[in-house]
Amino acid sequence: MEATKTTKKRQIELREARLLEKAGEILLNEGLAELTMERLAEELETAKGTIYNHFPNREEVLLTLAVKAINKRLALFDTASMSQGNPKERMLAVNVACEIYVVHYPQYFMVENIVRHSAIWDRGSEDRRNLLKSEEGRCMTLVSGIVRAAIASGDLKLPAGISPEEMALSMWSLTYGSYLINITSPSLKDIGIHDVYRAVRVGCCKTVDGYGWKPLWTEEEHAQKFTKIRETVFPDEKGLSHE
Amino acid sequence: MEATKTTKKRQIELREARLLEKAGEILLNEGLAELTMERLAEELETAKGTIYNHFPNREEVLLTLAVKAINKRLALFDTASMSQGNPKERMLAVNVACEIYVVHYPQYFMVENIVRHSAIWDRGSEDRRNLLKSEEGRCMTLVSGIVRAAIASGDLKLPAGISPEEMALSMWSLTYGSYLINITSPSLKDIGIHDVYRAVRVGCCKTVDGYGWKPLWTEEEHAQKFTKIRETVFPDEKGLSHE
DNA sequence: GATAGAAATTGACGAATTGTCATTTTTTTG
DNA sequence: CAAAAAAATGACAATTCGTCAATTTCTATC
Repeated sequence: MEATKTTKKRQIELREARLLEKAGEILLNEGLAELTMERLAEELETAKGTIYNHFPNREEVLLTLAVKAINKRLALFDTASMSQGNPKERMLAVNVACEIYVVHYPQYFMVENIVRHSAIWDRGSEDRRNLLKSEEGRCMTLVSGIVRAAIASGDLKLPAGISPEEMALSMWSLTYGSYLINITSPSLKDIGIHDVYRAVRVGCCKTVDGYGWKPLWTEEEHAQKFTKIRETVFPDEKGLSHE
Repeated sequence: MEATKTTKKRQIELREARLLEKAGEILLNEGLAELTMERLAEELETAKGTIYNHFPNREEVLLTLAVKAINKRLALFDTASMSQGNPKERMLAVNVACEIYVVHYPQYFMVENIVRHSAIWDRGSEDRRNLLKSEEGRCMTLVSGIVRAAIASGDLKLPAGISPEEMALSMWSLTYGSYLINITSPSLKDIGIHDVYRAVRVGCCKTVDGYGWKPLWTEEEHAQKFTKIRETVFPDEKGLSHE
C-alpha cells in the first residue's frame, strides 16, 4: 500500500520530468509554435487532460521550465562565485559560467528569454513568477556580491552614484545581450563577428579594466585566467564546442 | 478618374499607416496577446478580410512594424554617426541615440524584440526578413565604421584578433541588453538599479576606457559630453523623461 | 481479496483566433 | 451608363486552448 502509493506518485513525478525534458527538446529543435499541449500529450502517450492535470496552462509549462533553467544558472553562478581567487578572478569565473550555460544548456537559455515576454509572463501563476523573480534576484546578488567584495578589499572603486548592482548590470547585459543577439541574429559571421564567445570575454575584460578593477592584467594574462578557470572551476563541463 | 484613383489609393495607404500605428499602440499598452486581427479590424472600422488584404498574416504586420522601427533607429544612428566631433564623441552620440530610441519610441523597441522570436520570424515573408536583416546590418556598419575611424586616426588599437564589429558588439550588447532587462524585469529598483540610463552611459564609457580609446576623459568630462550631445546632435528629441 | 471511496485519466466539447473565399459592393474604365 | 476590375465583407473551416462529466485505476479498510 505504502509502496504502491509511492509507485504511483513516482510515476507522476517521473512523467512531469519527462514532460519538461520533452518540452525543452521541442522548444530547442522545433520552436515555440510546435510546443502544443496536444503534442506533449502525444509524446508522453497520454491524453491532453492529463497534461492539464500537471499544469493549468501552456504558459505554466514554460514558466516551470524557466525555473529549472534559472536554477541551473544559479548553480553555475554559485560555483563561480565560491571559487578560489580574488574578486576579479571570481568575476571572470561568472563569465565562464555564462558561457557554459549558453553552450551546454541552450534550451534553458532559450526558455528564459521566452518567458520574459508579457504574453507568457502575465499568464503564469503568481507563485511561479515570484519564484523566478527571486531566483533571478539571487543571481544578481551573487554577482553584485563579488563587486562588493572587490570594493571592500580596495581592488575596485566605483564612480559616485553607481551602485554595485549597476556595475554588475554592465557585465551581465554585455554577456546576456551578446548571446541573445547570437541566437536570434541568423548570421553574425556575415557581419564580421567570427567568435562571439571570445568577443564577450574580451569585452568583459575591457569593461572591468575600464572600471580600474585590480589587479590589472595584460590581454595574455586574462586569456590564461579564462583557460585556468575552465579547467579548475568547471572541470566537469568539458567540450565547449563553440559553433 | 485619375484623381479618384489617387484618392482610393491614398485611402488605402492611409489605412495601412493607421493600422500600423494602432498595432504599435496596442502592443505597447496592452501587449502582444491583445493584438488580434479582429481587434485591428474593429479599431479601423472595417472587416477582417480587409486587414488580410493589407497583410497576409499577423506576423507580417509585426514584421512591417519592425521595419518601421529599425528605420527610425537607423535614422537616429545616422544622425549620431554623422555628427561633429572625433570618433569617440560620435560613439557616445550613438549611445544617446539608443537612449532616445528606447525612451521615445518604446513600441518600436518592443516590436524589434518581438520579431526576433522564431515563432514570428519564421512566418514572415522572405522579403521582409531580408529587409530587416539588411537594415540591421547597416546599423552595425555605422557603428563599426566609427570604430574603424578611431583605429585609422590612431585613437584606438584593438586587441589581436578582435574585429571592429566585435568591438562594436560590446557597446551594442551592453546597451541593448540593459534596456531589454529594463523593460522585461518588473522591478529593477528593488534590486539596486536606480537609474538604468545612467548605468548604461557609465558602463559604455568604462568599456570604451578599457579599450583605451582616446582621448581619455574623466567621469565629469564624459557626463558633460553626453549633455552637450543631447543638446547639439538631437535638439528635437527633448524631454528625456527617465521614468 | 472484495469493495467503497479517492484519485487519476480520458476525449468530446465550447470558446477563441487564424486565415480563406464566394459573394457583394465600390470604383474605374470605355 | 454599363461592363470590367478592384476592394470589402463576413460566414466558414481549421487549429489550439482549456474544461468537465464520465470512466478507469488506484488505495484503504475490513
